[in-house]
Amino acid sequence: MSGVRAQQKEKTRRLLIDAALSQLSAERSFSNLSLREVAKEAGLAPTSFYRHFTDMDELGLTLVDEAGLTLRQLMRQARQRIAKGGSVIQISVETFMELIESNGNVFRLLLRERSGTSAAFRAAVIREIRFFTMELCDYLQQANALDAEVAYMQANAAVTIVFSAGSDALDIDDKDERELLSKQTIQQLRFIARGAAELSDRRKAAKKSQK
Amino acid sequence: MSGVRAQQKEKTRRLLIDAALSQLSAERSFSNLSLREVAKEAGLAPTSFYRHFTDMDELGLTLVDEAGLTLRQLMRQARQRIAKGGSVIQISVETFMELIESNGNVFRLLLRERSGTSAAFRAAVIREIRFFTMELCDYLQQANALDAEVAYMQANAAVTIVFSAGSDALDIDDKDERELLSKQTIQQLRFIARGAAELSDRRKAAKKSQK
DNA sequence: TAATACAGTGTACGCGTGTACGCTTAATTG
DNA sequence: CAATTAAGCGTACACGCGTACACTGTATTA
Repeated sequence: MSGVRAQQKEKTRRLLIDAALSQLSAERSFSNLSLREVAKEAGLAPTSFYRHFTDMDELGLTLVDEAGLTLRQLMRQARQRIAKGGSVIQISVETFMELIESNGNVFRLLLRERSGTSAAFRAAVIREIRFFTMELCDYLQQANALDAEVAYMQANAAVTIVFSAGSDALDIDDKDERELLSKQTIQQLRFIARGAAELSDRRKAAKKSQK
Repeated sequence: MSGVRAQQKEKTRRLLIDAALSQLSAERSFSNLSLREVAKEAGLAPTSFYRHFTDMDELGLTLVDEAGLTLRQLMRQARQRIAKGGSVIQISVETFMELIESNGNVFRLLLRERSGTSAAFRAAVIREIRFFTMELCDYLQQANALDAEVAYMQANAAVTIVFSAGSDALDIDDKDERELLSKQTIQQLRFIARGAAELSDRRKAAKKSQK
């Protein structure tokens, strides 16, 4: 039941996925990648593509799924590092920046398709980012004992800032400049954390005095 | 010297620009707009396009320029409203959201080309956004007497948050939901403002005690 | 072992693309 | 008024695209 055939099929499917992923770059987005190019890179005849995906769109959604997976791995890695002690914000930003350096194209895929022309893609990307945001939200709420709504707004703002910084980092070659960007990003996240903590406190005080 | 001919040429040039602009939408980005389509929409033969632009890229850069102009108009309008009194942050966000509702496609152009595949486009968009950020930075520095570096980080974070909210707003039809988004954005900007003010104060205190 | 299912191939088609080239026609120039 | 300039047009070309269709060879099934 393992199936030599099914195994082979899965293998070529991966070949297609990897081919698409490997063709992404600063000057090449998924949406201007053609079915023929991907098939060729994978070493297949164009028409063989259809044995695995009905559409380039279907392949694209698979790619977005994989990118979401990468995002979750990032989260896990950051958590592990944080457990060993140190500034939460600093470790998170540094971990994120490492991801961007090693997986630039995956990250680019998310950034581009988030504002792309396919509603399905946009929805898929937004879903992944929301998931990421929610996980951060839970963490903030627990770790800092924040008001739920405040925690959400902080998580949301933080993710926005970090993703934007990541996008900028993709266009920076100079190492010192990247470091500067990281430092600024960390500072910006601290702004947000400070403002959020304060609002949360004020809300708690208001609730108490009402009782 | 006014030139009936030159005037006519300028008119058709605008026809092309407007044609391109009018074809932009949620499901149509500039980069998947063809020269022929634009020419057709403008009521011209495909080859006539070349009398005005060497390239679709050249047209695109012109569009980005126009978008930058729109951004500057926005700034001016917000300033006027602020002068009449009210919460600076609230008025700014509301003004921005109005722009997005009336000029969604112009805004989409900026968002998309910022992470697009053409280095020239990316540079042009980043330039416009930086200009916008710097103007806000000057304002913050003056109005709130902030440390220069802190003002920059605040301006940068604020623009990031507002643009991201704008991007989200483009996908929201429901009016109540938009209002909620606006409120959250305002709150997030206040987080940042609070954090920035505090850091600026701390820096000033440090400088004084050194003297 | 014979029949079947199916991954992968090769050919062929119509379509939309960018653009080279020569033409027309009217404003500009001398 | 004659010569020139230049905006806009029409034709024509090669190209890459998605995909329909009929095929081959091999793992799976009965």
